[in-house]
Amino acid sequence: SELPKSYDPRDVEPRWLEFWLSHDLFHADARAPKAPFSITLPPPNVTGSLHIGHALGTTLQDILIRWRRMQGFNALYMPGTDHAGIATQMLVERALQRDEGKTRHDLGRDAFLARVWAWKETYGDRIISQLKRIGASLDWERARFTMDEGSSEAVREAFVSLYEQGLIYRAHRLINWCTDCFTAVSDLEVDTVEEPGHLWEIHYPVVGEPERTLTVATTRPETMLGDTAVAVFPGDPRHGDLVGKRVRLPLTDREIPIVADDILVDPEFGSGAVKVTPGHDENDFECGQRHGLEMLSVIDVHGKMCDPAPEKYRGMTTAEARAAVLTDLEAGGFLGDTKDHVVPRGRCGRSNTIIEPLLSDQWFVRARPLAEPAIAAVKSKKTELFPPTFEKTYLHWMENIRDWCISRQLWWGHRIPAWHCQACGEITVARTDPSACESCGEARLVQDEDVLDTWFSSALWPMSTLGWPEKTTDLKAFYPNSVLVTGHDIIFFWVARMMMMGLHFMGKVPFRAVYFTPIVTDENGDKMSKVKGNVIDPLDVIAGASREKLIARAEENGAPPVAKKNIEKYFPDGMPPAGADALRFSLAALTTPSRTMRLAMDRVEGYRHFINKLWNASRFALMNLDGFDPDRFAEVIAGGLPRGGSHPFSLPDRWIFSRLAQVAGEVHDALSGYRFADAAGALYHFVWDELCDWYIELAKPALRADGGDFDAEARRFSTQGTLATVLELSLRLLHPFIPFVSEEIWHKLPRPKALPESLVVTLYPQPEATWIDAEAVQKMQLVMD
RNA sequence: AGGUGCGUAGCUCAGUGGGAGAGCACUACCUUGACACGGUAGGGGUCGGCGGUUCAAUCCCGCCCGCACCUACCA
Repeated sequence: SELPKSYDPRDVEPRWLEFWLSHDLFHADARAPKAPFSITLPPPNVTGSLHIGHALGTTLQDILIRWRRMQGFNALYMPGTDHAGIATQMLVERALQRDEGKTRHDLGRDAFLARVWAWKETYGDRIISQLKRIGASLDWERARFTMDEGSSEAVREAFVSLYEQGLIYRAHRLINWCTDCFTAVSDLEVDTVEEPGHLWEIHYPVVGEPERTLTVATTRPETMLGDTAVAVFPGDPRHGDLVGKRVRLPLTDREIPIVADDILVDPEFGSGAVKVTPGHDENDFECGQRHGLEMLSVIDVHGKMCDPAPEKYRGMTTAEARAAVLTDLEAGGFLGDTKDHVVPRGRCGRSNTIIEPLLSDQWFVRARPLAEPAIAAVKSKKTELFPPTFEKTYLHWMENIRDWCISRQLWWGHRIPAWHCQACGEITVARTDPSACESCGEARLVQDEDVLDTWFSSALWPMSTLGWPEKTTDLKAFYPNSVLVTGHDIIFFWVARMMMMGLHFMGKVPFRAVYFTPIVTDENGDKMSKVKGNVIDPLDVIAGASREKLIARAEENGAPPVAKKNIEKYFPDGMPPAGADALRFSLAALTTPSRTMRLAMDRVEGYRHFINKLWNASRFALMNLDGFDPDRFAEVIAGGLPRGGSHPFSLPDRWIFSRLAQVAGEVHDALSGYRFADAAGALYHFVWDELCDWYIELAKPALRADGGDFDAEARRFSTQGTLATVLELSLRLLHPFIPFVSEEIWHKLPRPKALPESLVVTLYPQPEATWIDAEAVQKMQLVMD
């Protein structure tokens, strides 16, 4: 059957996907007597849809998995999705507001959660089907969810035992509060950006010295209402004598002490005196602890001024209060110079709202004891990081780690397994819901309202997906994972925390290696974002999209007008359908040890051409393999390539076999070192520059020799065999990169009967030592020169 | 402020202590029985700048300039 003149992936790819799934080729049995190789898919957000970053990570993971599977490993590619606490809850809340004009509080906790679960059922599997579309050979029957029963049990076990070990505690502390998300967030979720602002000087009258004031400088004058001290540098001649005295806090009726603090105060900066607001500033909080200062909260969870602030200002937003305070200070003659000043400001990584540091009761993980083994494991290469430069990043963060605030004032997530006694106030933390306070025996218990940070369950993911805390066969077989493939943007959020939890609970690292993929950017080098409208949807690359469709999608996502211009500039004719294979090969070929990757569409087109080239080389082979017996040929070369005799292998035959063996070695070495671009490049150049440009051209005369002549027949046989065999083996080598087209061609090619039903489970070619033929390579080089 | 990375052909990017590369784009020719999603031949780069080490530097070291990212408690 002759192949069409050019390759069209559109009907081919879905067909093979169906074949693989229906033949159960991706399932890993933990009891199989094979060496394990395991990768866990970083669980995508349950409400998410596939973006190019997923496509990259998944492609690289799948290349490794398919490669090892073909090598005979018991390869497990573990799928699952993440409940993504804040993100999902906000999405559902927005829909609720839009469609019914209601808030979650209108529904109540249980009814709202029912809505979220319903949402999850409706949209939760979208990304799963998209992952299938790009060929990810995940073991779907194992698919997990971070809030399923098993994961919830793991979360509970981890929380309770960490609490029992004193590694989780509850404390009244200064935390990062997002007034928009209405929850505490961890340090990692706060983005500090420098913004233009002002530095105001305020004169605080010194008590008992009518003529004297102490001048402080601040970028947030409204917080002065919560000041509980002024700090000066010890021994500063300007105001050293004031330590121990008091100032009167303007606009209030309070007097506050003057303290000496060499950590908070830099004598070189401003007036050398600092107002201290322990309730709303991290540094001031620590200073307050050092001096036993009172801690006042004058800003509430809504971001408005509240009670200890004078009545006049209560209910104002911080911005309103700032204006009012400045006006009043000015009127009272307390205001000094004002200067422009760049201020670092914390913004919520999700809502971009200004983060208010507030005093609050929250749960924390004591991080330092958990970090120690995680540091040692990387230093000793129990877990190896690729590219190695990320070791520094990892170690620096780990060595300076701070406690992790894990409680969130949300509803969607793992409820904290802690019960507050209504009688004595003590807290009971337990593996099973308690019926009585473990301190006083009281039966009236109320469970903590808060849920855990999404990343808490993610931190347990490599264990919980394999059955932990049960001691399962899966856990024994597939933990530690062989490698984690993820973006370096979540090295702290996720990688570091999996290391800590894995080492703590399993006593072993969660994965033997981490490969950090580049972050995909657009043509301008900007990180892709829906808001910016510069997102490339991998499904558009695969299936094609008109310019109009691309623009419509960007507008749907609320992208700015510039997005439309960029689409018109970079995609005037839309995107041609490239197919999943071309996308996969491009992503692999572009993956170098760099922090970012620009997905250049002309590269994708180039690799689409490559696939077409492979297709046509195969087409040529099929047109010239009439009467070829692959089993007989396999016998002939079983003990190496015969020289002379009744099967004369020509110089090009010996050369291409030799090159194939060498390339198999190169691919093996490259993939072993996570050098995806090198592996893809070696295959690209072998197929195009050597197999197509030279071998096929040189084979033509032998293939077309007329029958009758014994020598011609023999040459024809060995040429057919070489062509068919080298092509067949090339398809195997290529399969992890381009699974669909390789499978399609492979099934049309004559091949030995003993081979399996699918390339997925066919042995990956090894660098066959008996095929290496230095003399042939050298002579062919002369021919080519 | 500190840290990390980057700066190589028009564009996007590999790479190495001794010969400077790939894809796309560009030029000329070629509708050749696998493929015009192709073939053949070609043009194009003081490898950011200045010093240093070396017999030899695009590569190693120092400084400078530009860009990106990360971390951070300077009021």
